Amino acid sequence: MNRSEIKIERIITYRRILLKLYNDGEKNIFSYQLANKCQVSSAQVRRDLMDIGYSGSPANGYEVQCLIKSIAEFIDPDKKQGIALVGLGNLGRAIIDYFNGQSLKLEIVALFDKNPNKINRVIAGCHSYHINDLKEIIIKNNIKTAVISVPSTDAQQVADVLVDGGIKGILNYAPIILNVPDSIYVQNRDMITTLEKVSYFANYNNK
Amino acid sequence: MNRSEIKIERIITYRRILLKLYNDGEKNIFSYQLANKCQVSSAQVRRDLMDIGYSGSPANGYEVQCLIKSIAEFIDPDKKQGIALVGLGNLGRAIIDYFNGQSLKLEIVALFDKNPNKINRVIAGCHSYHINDLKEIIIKNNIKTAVISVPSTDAQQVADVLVDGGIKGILNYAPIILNVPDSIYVQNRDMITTLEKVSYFANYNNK
DNA sequence: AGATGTGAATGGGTTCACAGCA
DNA sequence: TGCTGTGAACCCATTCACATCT
Repeated sequence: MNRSEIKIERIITYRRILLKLYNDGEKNIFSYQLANKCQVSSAQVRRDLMDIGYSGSPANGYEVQCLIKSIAEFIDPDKKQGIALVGLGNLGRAIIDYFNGQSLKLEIVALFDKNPNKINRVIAGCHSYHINDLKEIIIKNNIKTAVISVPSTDAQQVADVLVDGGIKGILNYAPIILNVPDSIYVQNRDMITTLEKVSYFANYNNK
Repeated sequence: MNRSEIKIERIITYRRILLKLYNDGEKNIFSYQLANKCQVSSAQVRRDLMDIGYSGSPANGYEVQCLIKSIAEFIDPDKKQGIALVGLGNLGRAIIDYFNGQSLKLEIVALFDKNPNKINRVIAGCHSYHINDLKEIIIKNNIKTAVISVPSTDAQQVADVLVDGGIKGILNYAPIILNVPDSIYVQNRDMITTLEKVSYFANYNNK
């Protein structure tokens, strides 16, 4: 079974849309309807849902609730997963506010900064620690996923400690390519690259 | 010539790394060295550079300065481009701080919010307006690229005004799929989807 | 009639492998 | 010798197209 990044991302998107539909009281949906909402082809939706092992019916399409459950079985970890966030600037705070409470199985549970004014506080229900305690705390809490929202000058150093502490996945907002072992999954999301790309296509597609 | 999203993103990354090398006084670089720093294959680097029309030499590899210039010719707009940012929460402020001053041809030049306390101010050298003035100002300043960092409840409405005002590219941080015409380039970067994906691969790659 | 599920065809991005060059 | 440049091969994601089902 294919678990490419791009497919996983689509499936996560399907779920978010399905949850919205479920809350609106929708019971069933056809592949082309879900496809429209996600801006992919209906064949793509059918193929993806086939891969996760859920079957609809030609008459009624897919049952929203069952499909959500199948996606959860395919995607979600068995138990709740804690996430560490390093860097409590505007970006770090934004991420906590956006994220916590939005995902059933995932939660940011520990915050880190090097600024003494930002440690030993509670932000959005979450405790902040000095970055010197990073390794100890992620080990103690068995944290496998981390967000880096520190300036790029500090990012590699933070990554080294995270890897040392057993982290397996990193969401990196600093505009550098982190040097980590191949076994660590890294998703780079720096805003400079992204905005340059958007600007490029904004101009290029229209000349 | 191929200008796929993924290639453009790589080329933008090459440039950022080359600029760093240039500042460090490096004159030349081989494809495999650049490849290592970007975590792609050397064949990929050579293919990408071939496509932008820059040639190196087998003896000395690529000249850093010339290559930066060639990339600029391939990627950059002819003149400076202004960018609008809508939504002045923590995320919006983080984006301004991260971005402005980092890109030669791009600059966030106008900020928008609906909260009266946040308008008519100057943040990082940039004026903030009420969102009611959004359309007028992007038209007057010929702005083609925008960032949406408002709550998801407001995002579609903002997108509609942006499209109405002639925007061609949108960087969307709200966790919804925007409904806009096909001719508009949209890059979705919501943190919930991203973090769910990172967590998935953190767990899945290691069991 | 109008969906789903899926083998097969398609398309396009990446890598291979090697000629050419300093 | 060891690199670049590149046609060709490869690989994998997407789409096609249609048998199947209700």
